[in-house]
Amino acid sequence: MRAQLDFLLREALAEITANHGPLDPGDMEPQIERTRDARHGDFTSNVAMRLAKKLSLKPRDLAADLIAALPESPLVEATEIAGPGFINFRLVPGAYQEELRVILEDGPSYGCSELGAGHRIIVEYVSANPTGPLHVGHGRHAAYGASLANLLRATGHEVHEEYYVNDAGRQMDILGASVWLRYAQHLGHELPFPANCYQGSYVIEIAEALLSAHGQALDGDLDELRRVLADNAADPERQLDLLIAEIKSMLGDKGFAIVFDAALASVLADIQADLEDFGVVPQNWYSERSLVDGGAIARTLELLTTNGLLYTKDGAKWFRASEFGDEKDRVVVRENGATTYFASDIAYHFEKRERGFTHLLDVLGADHHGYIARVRAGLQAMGEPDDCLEVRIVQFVTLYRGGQKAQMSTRSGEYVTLRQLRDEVGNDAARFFYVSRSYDQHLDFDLDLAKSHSNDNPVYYIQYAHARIASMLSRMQDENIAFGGAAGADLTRLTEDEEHGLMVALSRYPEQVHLAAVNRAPQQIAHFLRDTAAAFHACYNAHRVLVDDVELRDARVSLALATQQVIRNGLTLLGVNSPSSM
RNA sequence: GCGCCCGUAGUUCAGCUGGAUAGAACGCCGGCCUACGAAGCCGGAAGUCGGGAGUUCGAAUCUCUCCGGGCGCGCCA
Repeated sequence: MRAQLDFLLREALAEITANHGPLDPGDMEPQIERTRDARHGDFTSNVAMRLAKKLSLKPRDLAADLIAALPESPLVEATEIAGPGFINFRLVPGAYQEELRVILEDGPSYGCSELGAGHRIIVEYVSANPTGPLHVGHGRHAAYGASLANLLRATGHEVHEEYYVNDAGRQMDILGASVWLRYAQHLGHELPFPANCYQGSYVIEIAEALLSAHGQALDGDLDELRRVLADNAADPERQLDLLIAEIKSMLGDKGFAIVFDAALASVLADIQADLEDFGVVPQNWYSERSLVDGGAIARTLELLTTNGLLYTKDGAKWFRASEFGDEKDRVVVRENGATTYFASDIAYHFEKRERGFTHLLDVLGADHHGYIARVRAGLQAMGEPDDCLEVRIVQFVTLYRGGQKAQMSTRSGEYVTLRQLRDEVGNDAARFFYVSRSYDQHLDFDLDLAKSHSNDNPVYYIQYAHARIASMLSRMQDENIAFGGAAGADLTRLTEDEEHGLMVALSRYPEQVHLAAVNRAPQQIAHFLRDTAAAFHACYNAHRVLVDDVELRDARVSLALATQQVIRNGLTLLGVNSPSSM
């Protein structure tokens, strides 16, 4: 609907500006918006005010010229100039009624567009280290990333969702060491369990599984290990590194790999199942280790070396990130010969480009914002355009329990898992709540409130609208009330204010999907659905649908069906169910 | 100290990339069930858009500055 008006205005603009010489392409983009006040008509444009100065005209005069140049349209009943130079459009009464037919014909695809046609976009999100179960912070990333991917798909992008599995590196070694210590304790060894090892109960469960699968095969002589623990108690992080080294030398590479792989497989399976239950299913789980094993990191470093972008200092290899806009150079190979996480990330992002994705979209946590400049620098150094990478930083979730801020540390094991949250408030409420706030806003999640007042969650309000319609339809079945179909219905019978309000709300949906995709803002869909449900409830409460007047009834049933369709489409984008009863 | 994000009703948040009188929800006050689901509807009170300056026809939105909060600034990942 807005697209049609946009087209009209472009035509008029082209005609007016034809003899004014070239303008910026941006100036040729008319801005058409919904009016906030019905007295200003249905749509409005401020284009005359924006361009008046450039064309040396008064805004109202330019507006008059534009109106005169507007092509005829069956949609527009009247245009008028208002205020300092707004062009207001009033639509014919039938415009919104016709839109109902469009909704019902398009069905699940109503609101979709081809905005992103030709774009291959890879969306990476969650990507939590597989060192423990997902917590409520990860849940926000999952809900946001999945909804964003849905929005991009709905707007015609080719979308690939991916979870980057950090299955290499120190954190994973710490998990392996933690599991082995629990395993040794199960064998009866008296051993301390350092505070900076993973404390969660899942570590013990993995150790128990290890015990039943391998018996005492992974046992060893612990004298040296006890000495390492005792001698380095003053420096816990150093103690931890030495502990890992000792366990590795005691078990050998193969033995440690058994422990490590068991821990990884168990945690990863848990994460995958958790996300799947949450309706979040990435197309690919990309292993960091595969980058190492496949030689991608080596090739990346080689290329950087060839281009003279690496140098050696203090025994480490540094990448000249500062030459590409980063604030300082970064280490890619440590003094001990190990490549850094950053080296993996350059290789990983470069590899995404090699897989043919035109646009790389990373959804990262607030603690990663310092990372954007260096990854972008890495991509540029590899010869990629700097605008191929887009990073969205999702702000933290602060969890409150009993009015107190809850801790969320994976290592300490003191955190609320996503699974616990889902059990307590349900998937639908959780998905909706997570995306109903803008991603760049801090999110306060009060667990007690979510539990005790879960019926106040707006998701129920929206689902209730859907269920009410479903209930009415089944009543029609039961009572053999016929429906002649929307195609032949006389929709001009929809004359009540509340009906008009609801039709206007529904017609906004395609614009909302478009905007939400462009702005990476699924919360706009959430708010739209809330407003639409409100318009429905108001209408349903004021006017009975199943009246004896067959024409009126068919028109109102058509409106109800269209409402149900739009709500279902919107909720689907957010990964929320549309129940027929609740 | 430097960088990124944020500051809107009592509370939690929207605000369509600069538009016309800043909107919801929760909470509070008052009404509506012998008709399609009251998980609903209708009405009311509630604001110095953190403070100040600037840009222009027009600012919650852009710029600067101050105040306040969050997160970063590793040869961790």
